[in-house]
Amino acid sequence: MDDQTRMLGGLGGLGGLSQPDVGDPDSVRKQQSLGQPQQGIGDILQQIMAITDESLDEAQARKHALNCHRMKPALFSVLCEIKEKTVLSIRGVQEEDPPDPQIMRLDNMLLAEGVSGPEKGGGRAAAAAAAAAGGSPNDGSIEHSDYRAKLAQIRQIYHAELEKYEQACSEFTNHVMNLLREQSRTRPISPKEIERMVGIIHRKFSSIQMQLKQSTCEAVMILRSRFLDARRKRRNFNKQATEVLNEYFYSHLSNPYPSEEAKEELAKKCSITVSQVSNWFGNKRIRYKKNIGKFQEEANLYAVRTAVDAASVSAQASQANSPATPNSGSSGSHGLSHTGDSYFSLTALSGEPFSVGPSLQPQADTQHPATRLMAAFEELPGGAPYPQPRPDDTNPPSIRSPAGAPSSVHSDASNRGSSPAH
DNA sequence: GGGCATGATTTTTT
DNA sequence: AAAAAATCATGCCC
Repeated sequence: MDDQTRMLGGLGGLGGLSQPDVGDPDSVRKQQSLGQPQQGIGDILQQIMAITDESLDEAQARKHALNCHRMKPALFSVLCEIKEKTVLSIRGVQEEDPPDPQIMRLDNMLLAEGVSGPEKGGGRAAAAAAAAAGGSPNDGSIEHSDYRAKLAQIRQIYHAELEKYEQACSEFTNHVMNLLREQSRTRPISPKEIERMVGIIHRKFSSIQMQLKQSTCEAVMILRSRFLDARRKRRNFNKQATEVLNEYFYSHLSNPYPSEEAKEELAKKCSITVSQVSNWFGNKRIRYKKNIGKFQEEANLYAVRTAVDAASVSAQASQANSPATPNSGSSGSHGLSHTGDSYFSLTALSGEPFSVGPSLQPQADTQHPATRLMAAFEELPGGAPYPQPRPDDTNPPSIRSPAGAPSSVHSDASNRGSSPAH
């Protein structure tokens, strides 16, 4: 130790690292006397440089030799001093890196998707997140099993990769730390230094991790767009479902607005969701209205069907119909409900080019029930452009009667008498 | 592959 | 908020 401090003082002038002691009368003498040590340090440095060119055994031997070199403590001190200065500058450069916003975003998304985060709750979190984010009304969990499976696959790959990276990272870190510790015998390496190195390594690895996260996110997005975007996987409803819906539609042509309960029942019957029922009715109404002619055949078909149905029902049940419970009996057996075609006839009247109704009117008696319906607008008061039920609507009761209350969906017959007509 | 049918979504209207 | 209207995207038939 004493030896070292002496050396340090003596080596101060090496490489001009300390203040030049020009005015010092002793300096010349010092320099002269230190000529020898300077040479020695140069030797050591050269030997260190040369180590890399040698074989492992040789290097080990040389390293050992160097460690035992009498000038080694001096070199160590010099290196310490240099370090002292450079470390300061490094410390200045080194700033606290704030949590990368991008990686935070990725993390959040992976967490929301259930890819990262808690083990088993992940699945439910994913489903919830998907439902919330997708906003898609079709939560047919049947279809989601495939999605879940794929998501689980992604999750598995993600975790496997993550683990691999983490393992590699810690392995590499250990390796570097060992190396540095080993080297700290020949050159000064403070614990801080090692810490810094570890930090650098971790940052490098985390950038790889970010790539992994990014590509995982991408995979999830693709998966989701493929599986959860309802438009992509649009399937036509099965025949039975379409029939049930059409049956309801044409038997409620006067007011094709199923109540919430009716929708639920239809949904159950067709094994689709309520919003799908709503969609269907929305589409049907608009498309029917746009081109009644095109739907004539279909309308006749279903009208006949319900008529026959009703006839048999009334025959069997001896006209004991209870219109008060529409939903329970919404299976399409609610009589000839085609009495008041207020909705389409009126809207058709109010400006659409097609006018199926009037032309058919004269032959109403010989037409199919549904065709006859088309002419019903003649019997209605010509006012209300939007006859469908509105809570705040204060229209004449004659118009809104068929739909005034949700339960009156099937009570179409009630507005028969209310039309002043001819 | 074109064209229509159809379910879903988005925008506008009420 | 709910329905209408417009639009999109896919399914399906020829």
